[in-house]
Amino acid sequence: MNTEKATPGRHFIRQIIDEDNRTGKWGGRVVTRFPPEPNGYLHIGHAKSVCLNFGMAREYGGVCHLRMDDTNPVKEEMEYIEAITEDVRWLGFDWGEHFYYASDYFEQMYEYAVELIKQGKAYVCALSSEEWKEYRGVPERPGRESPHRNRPVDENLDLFARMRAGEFPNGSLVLRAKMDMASPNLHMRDLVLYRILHARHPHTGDLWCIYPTYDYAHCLEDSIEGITHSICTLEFEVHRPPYDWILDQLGIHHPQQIEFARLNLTYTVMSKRKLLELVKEKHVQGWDDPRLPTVRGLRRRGVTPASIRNFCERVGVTKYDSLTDVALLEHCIREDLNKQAPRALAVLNPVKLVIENYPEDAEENFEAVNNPEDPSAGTRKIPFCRELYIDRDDFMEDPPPKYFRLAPGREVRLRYAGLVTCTDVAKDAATGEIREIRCRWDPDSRGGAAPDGRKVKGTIHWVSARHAGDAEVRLYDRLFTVEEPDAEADYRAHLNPDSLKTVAAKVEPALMEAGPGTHWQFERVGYFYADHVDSRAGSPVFNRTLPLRDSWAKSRERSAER
RNA sequence: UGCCGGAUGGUGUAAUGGUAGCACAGCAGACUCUGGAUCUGUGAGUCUAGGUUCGAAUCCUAGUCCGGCAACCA
Repeated sequence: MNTEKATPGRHFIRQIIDEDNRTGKWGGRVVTRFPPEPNGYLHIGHAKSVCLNFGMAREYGGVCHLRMDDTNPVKEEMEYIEAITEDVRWLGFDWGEHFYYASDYFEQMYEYAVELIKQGKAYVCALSSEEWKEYRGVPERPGRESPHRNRPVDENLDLFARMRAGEFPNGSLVLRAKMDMASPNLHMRDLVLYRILHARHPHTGDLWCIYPTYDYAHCLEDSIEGITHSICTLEFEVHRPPYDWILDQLGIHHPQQIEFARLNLTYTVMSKRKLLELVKEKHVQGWDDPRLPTVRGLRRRGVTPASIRNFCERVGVTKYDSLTDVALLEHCIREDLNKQAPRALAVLNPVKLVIENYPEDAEENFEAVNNPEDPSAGTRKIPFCRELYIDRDDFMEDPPPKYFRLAPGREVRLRYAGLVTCTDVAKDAATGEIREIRCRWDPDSRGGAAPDGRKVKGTIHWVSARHAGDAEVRLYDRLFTVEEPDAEADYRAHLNPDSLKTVAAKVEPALMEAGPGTHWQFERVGYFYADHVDSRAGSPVFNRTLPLRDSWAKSRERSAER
């Protein structure tokens, strides 16, 4: 367990900050921001960015702002603003009083635009978007100047004011920066600063009918907030020149934009479009479906914030567009849950086991350890009687070599209870299905110890038929059957048909009281989460977070391949 | 075909001119009242070709391959 707090890698962003601090570039200040557009739910890729931005601020004694980048009212909604805020907080980060809306700066941005016009650096253009496509041209050759490029300043000022006043319909005019029509970077070819959008904004309401574009707005948001390190993903690299250009023209505080590679994970998709399709087309049950890589999905799956943070630290930060094996995430989840989750006994696929030499009317309690990784978690009593349930997988009539569990004539340990030997098995005459397994137990092994020190390889879990509760258990598996669904012609053709199986389980009494939102390890089975949406007192619903590592199953798979 | 970025074991990352290291995954073993956890061991890598240098993953040159960019999205 030496993974925790291993020396954090000096990734390139840390190196930049170190260098800035050394030269005194920002006077030792570190101000970052996480600027989501409130048009969708956060996923684990966003979580990487959240961890990076808040993480750097925390590490260097700075601050990180949470800012809604709400410059496009037709796509953004209040619902998302609340969800994002909640998710960032759930991930374990605190922005203090630094919660902002880009839209709060609209007036200031407008004034800066007027200034650019006065400087002769911006003009009102009447070209339609189709016409502009023509003028802008292709990367290989310079574009042509807009016929409105040299409109007099006064006229620009007048038109821009009237755009704001609502005199023109959507799309009729835009405000453009006068940059460089010959630039090989298309984003430097007189990009649009403002467009007309007669739309109600979730935060500013009907105050505006012109809205700034990303390129214009983002650098100003960063500048106004005094951001020092503006961290974003690789695809914004080509937007850095306009970012720098605008701030240079205005001569205002100029943060440094730094790009890093976004997170990609195997066996899932991460794009907003695909996530939306999965939800809309009902391939999953909602944005918080435990099979989704959304923050809410992971939460409902039973993934802890700590394991997500640890994972984000361990994937590192580079400019290389990589595909991270989901096994690393799973490792981080198990590592955390192994330490935290109390153990319990639950039988997912029950079959009855009768102990012939245990009296019908008797019962007793055995003491079980709550968490072998954490002695302070204490112990609990689990009831035992003549009739139990065990898992069907733990019995085989004709077992293969190295099968340590129950079989005719074989002895196994019932976890915490004692040793039993299988004497007989009753089957359904018609189907051949096993109805009941009969055993005799060794009273000297009461509690589980082998009385004479004899070796009993197998230990299986069980619940008392008389005392067991019924619980719905949802067995989740990866959503896709291929490592890289994004690389497929139609990612939907590779959905895993078995990504969810629901079973009726028999569980020990302690689990019937499991509070919604609690994490458990069902011994020998996996980690489970008492669903905070569907679980009710007395009728718990458990979502499987992950199965336990299973070297037996693995060796079976291997021999099956041969 | 223009510009920008990138390339280290299967995967992710470190080494910033001086022994290519770590983690995940894999394999083998030890231990175990969870076939869990833990512990030990182990295979596997610098895109290619030149050059500079006592010495190159690192610097230079040329090439190869991969990603991004042509919304009035962010």
